[in-house]
Amino acid sequence: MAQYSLYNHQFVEEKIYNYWIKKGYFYSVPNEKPSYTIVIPPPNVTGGLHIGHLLNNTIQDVLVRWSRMKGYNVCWMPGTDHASIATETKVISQLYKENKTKYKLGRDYFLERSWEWAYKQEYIILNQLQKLGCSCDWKRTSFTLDQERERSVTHCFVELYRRGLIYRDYRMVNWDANAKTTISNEEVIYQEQKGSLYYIQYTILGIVEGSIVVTTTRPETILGDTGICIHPTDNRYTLLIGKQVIIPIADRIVPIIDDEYVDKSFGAGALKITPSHDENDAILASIHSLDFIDIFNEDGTINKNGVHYIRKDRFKVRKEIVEELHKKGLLVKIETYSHRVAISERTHSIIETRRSVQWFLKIKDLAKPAISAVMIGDIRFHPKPFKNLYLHWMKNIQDWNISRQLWWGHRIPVYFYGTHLKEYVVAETKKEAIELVRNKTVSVENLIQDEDVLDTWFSSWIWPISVFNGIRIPKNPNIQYYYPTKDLITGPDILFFWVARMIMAGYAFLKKKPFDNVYFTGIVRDSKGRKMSKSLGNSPDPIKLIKKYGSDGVRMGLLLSPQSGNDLSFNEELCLHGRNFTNKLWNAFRFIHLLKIDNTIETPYYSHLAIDWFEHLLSKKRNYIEQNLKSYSIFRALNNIYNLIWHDFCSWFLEIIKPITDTVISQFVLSKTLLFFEDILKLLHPYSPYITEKIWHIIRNRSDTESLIICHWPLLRDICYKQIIEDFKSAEKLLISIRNVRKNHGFSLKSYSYLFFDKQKKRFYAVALKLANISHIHFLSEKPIFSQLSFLIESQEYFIFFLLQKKKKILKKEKSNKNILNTIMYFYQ
RNA sequence: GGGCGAUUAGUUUAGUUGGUUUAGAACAUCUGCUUUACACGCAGAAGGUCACUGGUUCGAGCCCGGUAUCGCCCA
Repeated sequence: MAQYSLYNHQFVEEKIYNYWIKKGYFYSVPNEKPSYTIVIPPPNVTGGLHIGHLLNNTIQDVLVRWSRMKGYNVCWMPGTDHASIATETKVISQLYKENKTKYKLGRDYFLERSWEWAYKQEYIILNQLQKLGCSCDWKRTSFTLDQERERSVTHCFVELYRRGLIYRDYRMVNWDANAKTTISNEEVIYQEQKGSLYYIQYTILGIVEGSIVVTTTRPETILGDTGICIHPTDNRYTLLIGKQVIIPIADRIVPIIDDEYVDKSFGAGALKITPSHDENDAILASIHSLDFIDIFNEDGTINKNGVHYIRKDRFKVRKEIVEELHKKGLLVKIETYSHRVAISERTHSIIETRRSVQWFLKIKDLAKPAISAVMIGDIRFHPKPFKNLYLHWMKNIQDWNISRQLWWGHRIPVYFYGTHLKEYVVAETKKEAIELVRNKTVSVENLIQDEDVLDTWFSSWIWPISVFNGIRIPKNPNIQYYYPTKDLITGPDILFFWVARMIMAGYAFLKKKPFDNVYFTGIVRDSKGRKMSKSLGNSPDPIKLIKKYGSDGVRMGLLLSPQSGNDLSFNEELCLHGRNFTNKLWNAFRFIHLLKIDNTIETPYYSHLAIDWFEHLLSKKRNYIEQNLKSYSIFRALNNIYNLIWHDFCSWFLEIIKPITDTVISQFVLSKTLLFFEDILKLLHPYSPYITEKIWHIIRNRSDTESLIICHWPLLRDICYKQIIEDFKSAEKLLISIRNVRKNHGFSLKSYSYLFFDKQKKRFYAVALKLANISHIHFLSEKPIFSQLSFLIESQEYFIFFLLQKKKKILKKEKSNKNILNTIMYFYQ
């Protein structure tokens, strides 16, 4: 027997999962039932899943399984994301180890390598999701770069272009010199770094020995300076307005202008203007009509405008220019200065602000319906505070730079027939492009597709639509049945990248919201409070965890922490608790399974009471749990289930009905117990699917149509009388007090036969007596006159006698054993 | 610099519009138990000036003002 007392998930989980798959419980086709749809936030194919994904997907599976049991036609759409820049970075570094570069290999072979990578990672990710127990409709698996999605993205671009929302323009962009691409504002992270503040002297033309000192953190950018700016009310400099200065090294003559933008108190109070490499400088330059001079190549080296620094790296140039300025006596002083440096989230290289030609999406009009949908509560955020954050961002939204200078991704469907900025056509295929060009009397041979690809988010923003092929065929039966989806479960860190944009896409293409609710999970942190990340290496391997604790254990562990919407601080011990819980349930099952019916046995009174009590408690807790799940209190619902099972069912109910000497029990008690247990399995199933399904099939023979996964969620019942539950609590209190007296005075539970007094009889006393092993109870009208062990519950005094196996210390306290026996005999009469 | 959110036992936290709450859990801790489902367990215990500070109120963890610390987002 002992070897069965430990539940072994390894014998169960894989078989159960295969059973579910074989029976097709996960698959969905449109029918007359109401739909419940979730699209997965597609994990990046950059690598395997981390704990954050486990949390996110467990929550999705809980909602999905719950909804399936509630009778919805459930469809959970799985898939993965090609993650343009992140994957390209991975493949490049893989090639680097082989001493290759993408430029050497060429576009086609590079893409082949990328696909190889993506397929491999996709396989790993989907396998991990399956191990976790996710009940996705695997027949509908998509990839953001597969053929269908590719066509949708292209169609989407062309459509928006035709609506006049896509344009090409010069813009200040964040340039990642390592990846040689622009990245969005959202992909830039800022780090506080110690740097230097340089004071550089510029010679003024027309004034003998006249000069002005300018402050900068980036002396190398003087090569691109096209002006000097001072504050109009700065008395030190007002006479210089309109004069000209010579830029050191570059030897260019530029004007001194004035603008209130300048902070008089910062540094020397004079600002050099490098319009091509600073957002604010660019604004000043356009107001004051200054030139734009770009000084960088794509890879962060200095370009042809850099005099004798051409082709040198930007950081090396900084050092050398400082030296040169020093030699020329133009470097006045250097101060240490700490400032925030922009860094690429993907490659960690320092971002260069650059002016370049990019594709943009006009977003203000697209944002309007997306703002009002959230404002009026048509789309709800959980927890609520994210609503304000969203609205604030959406109201200040900027046009979206959607082009990326990468190869891995959706190639921009733009075909150039000339070198001029406007000489292009936009078409879904080259064939269509050729048609369009024919009308322009230019040569078809010179038609060249844009080398760049689209931002990854430009494919994922239509994900809830494109997975149902609703971009190209908006009236197809799938999109009409499954869209809008019900819930989106995601992390708050991609609220702007993804959630906001999906909402805009929903209204832009289908004039409908993409989902009703957005549930933001907490960010998973380690015990030191650091975000789980691959670069820190602090995220455990999901497969190892599942192997060790079981999928049920890991799922429980992730959701057992009593948090709700805040960050989750994870440590492996949580999974241990999860595993212990599954073991507890397993043993409750073993115990029930052990019981045998004996029709000659009468149901004891205490068992009647226990059944009565548990019936009401179950009904009450079931309603709580339903409420919790409805309000997305996923963690709290589990907490209620956990306590219902461990505390109420195992520690109280089973202990009460447990036969005293044997394993035989009345039919009534066993059948009631089984019914309760089945309800418990149902309530737990969304959280802990494997073990519940396993037990479900052992306790009764079930057909394929009776599996737990598709069985009906316990119905709301209206039989919750508070008084019964309250009364039971007082019996609990009584029992705890008796147990304390026993413990404090050294009477083990085995020492049977005791007496116990009370003023009046109360419901559930029989329960307390059974569990405390009290053999007799007497009711007094007055306090006994003798000295005895006693305790107090809510001003009610209780007296207790222990007859046999008294320990020595008690004997010393009492006058004599005989005395007590006499006293007890008195009450027996 | 602007905005948002926090701060409750050792830890993670609940506390639903101010009143059945002596602030509730879970884990960790301590004590006692091998009691026939479970030591991955059972039974008990201890642990909180609800960050600090003023105010509103008959009554404040909850409402208001200030202080401190932390986190996130945006410049």
